[in-house]
Amino acid sequence: MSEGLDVAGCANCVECKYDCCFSNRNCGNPHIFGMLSAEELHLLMDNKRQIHFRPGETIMKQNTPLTHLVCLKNGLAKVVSEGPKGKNLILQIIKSNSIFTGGGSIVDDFRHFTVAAITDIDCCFIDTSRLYNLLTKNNNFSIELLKHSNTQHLNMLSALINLTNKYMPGRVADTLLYLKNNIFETNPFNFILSKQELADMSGMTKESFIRSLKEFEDSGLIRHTRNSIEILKENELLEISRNG
Amino acid sequence: MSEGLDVAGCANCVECKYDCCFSNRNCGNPHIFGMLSAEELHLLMDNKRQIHFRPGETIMKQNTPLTHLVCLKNGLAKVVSEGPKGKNLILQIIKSNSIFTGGGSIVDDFRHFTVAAITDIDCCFIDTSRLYNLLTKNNNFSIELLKHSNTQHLNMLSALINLTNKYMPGRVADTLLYLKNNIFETNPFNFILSKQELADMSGMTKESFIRSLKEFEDSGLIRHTRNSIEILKENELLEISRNG
DNA sequence: CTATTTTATTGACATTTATCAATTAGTTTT
DNA sequence: AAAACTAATTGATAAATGTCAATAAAATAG
Repeated sequence: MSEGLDVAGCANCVECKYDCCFSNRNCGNPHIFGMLSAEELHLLMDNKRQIHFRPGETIMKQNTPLTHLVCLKNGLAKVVSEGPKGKNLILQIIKSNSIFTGGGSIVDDFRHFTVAAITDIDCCFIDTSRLYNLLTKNNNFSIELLKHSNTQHLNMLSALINLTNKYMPGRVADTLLYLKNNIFETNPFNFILSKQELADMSGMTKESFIRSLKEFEDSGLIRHTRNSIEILKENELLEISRNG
Repeated sequence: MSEGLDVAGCANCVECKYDCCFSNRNCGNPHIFGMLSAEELHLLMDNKRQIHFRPGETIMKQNTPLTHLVCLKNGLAKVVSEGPKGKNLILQIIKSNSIFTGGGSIVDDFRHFTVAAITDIDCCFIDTSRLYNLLTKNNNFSIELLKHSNTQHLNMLSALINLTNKYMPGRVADTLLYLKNNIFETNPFNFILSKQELADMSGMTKESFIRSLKEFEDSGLIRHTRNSIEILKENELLEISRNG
């Protein structure tokens, strides 16, 4: 389709050296790396490594030095804040063609959360030193990263508000709607997440999550089997989410 | 002291046209605007207005368009997320010489929280369009803003973890330590905050906050009068904060 | 295909936290 | 200084949520 359009990157070009960090550089959505020239891309990704992870494997670990950022080529990952006493909070699910660092880049260069594979994953690791180097050279790139950072910031704010201001049913509704509309984008959606993980996304114990889910099912808002949930009355779920 | 060193900004120079946005451009701490040349400063602050607010006044309101950012010259302000049903959460206290936008800059250009004056405040408003313009011109400036954004991001993360993973005593301990060590930097510290506001910082009702505070006092961890709190056993408070 | 382990579910109960109402203390107005 | 208002405190109670233990269902290993 776009063969030869840009030697540096297009997902449709099989030989593309840097494909793991692009979805559709020439084919649609803008992307942070779309700000870079072929030469700059080379500077950034020259020595990158593409790596496969199995479900459950840790991709980056909280409290380790932030030496690389990661581009997720395909698969799903979870961003987990590991609290003391084994209390985990899943902050976000990451989809294909996303960039993540583990927080703290440019600030303290430590990872502030853990990222673990949910499905099989292909991703690549890029030196942060190369990234920082590029930041000083390409202004549009810096601005895109700033936008990315601010977006993450807003997502975090919204998570904070949802988790802090809402009772359990509202939080469960949030989780279900997030999975359907932002992550899986089908209905019903099959998930590979355990009830414990769903609970960790909702800031509650698995027992509480299960009970809340059951109430939704009893009220006919959803239907759910072991690994799939169908949302039957999205408007009512939205209402529950809004009312907290 | 530093007269004439830089025509564009030094807090010690009374005539300085842009003083409201600097603490110590030539006199110490680096600062985001320290990245700018005199000319660029002019571009940014040419038409800025300095404004005074009384305690309690709203400086920027959640859900309004983000047309200006604000530099706080002196005084204290609170960053509030206004939830539905009047549930407020104070995310942060802002001190002198800080910049804030209300979230959402470059992303959706809406304010995602309200900022209100706690004390008397002098601050100035700067066009975001001018800011964006400068972003494309001065790379170091973009990078500093990126750093600023990432720092805010980490602060938000830490607030999220504290509010989500801890029981009330841990959250109250967090609030007290934050006020002593980050905001007032004295012990005992006098505060102008109502018990309702302290509760809003801790994600609980004022009654719960008061009860928790009383337990600390009964255990000899703190001493408190109407408008001041003295922390007597910081280590034990830290312990309570850590154990959640 | 059975045994073993892990995950999901349910129930009883304890703990945490919010709500509501009443009272007290402090501030401001007159 | 009394009156009127607002903020702080206390107590009783209800609601929300977590904990623990028991069981059931599913996945995995042998």
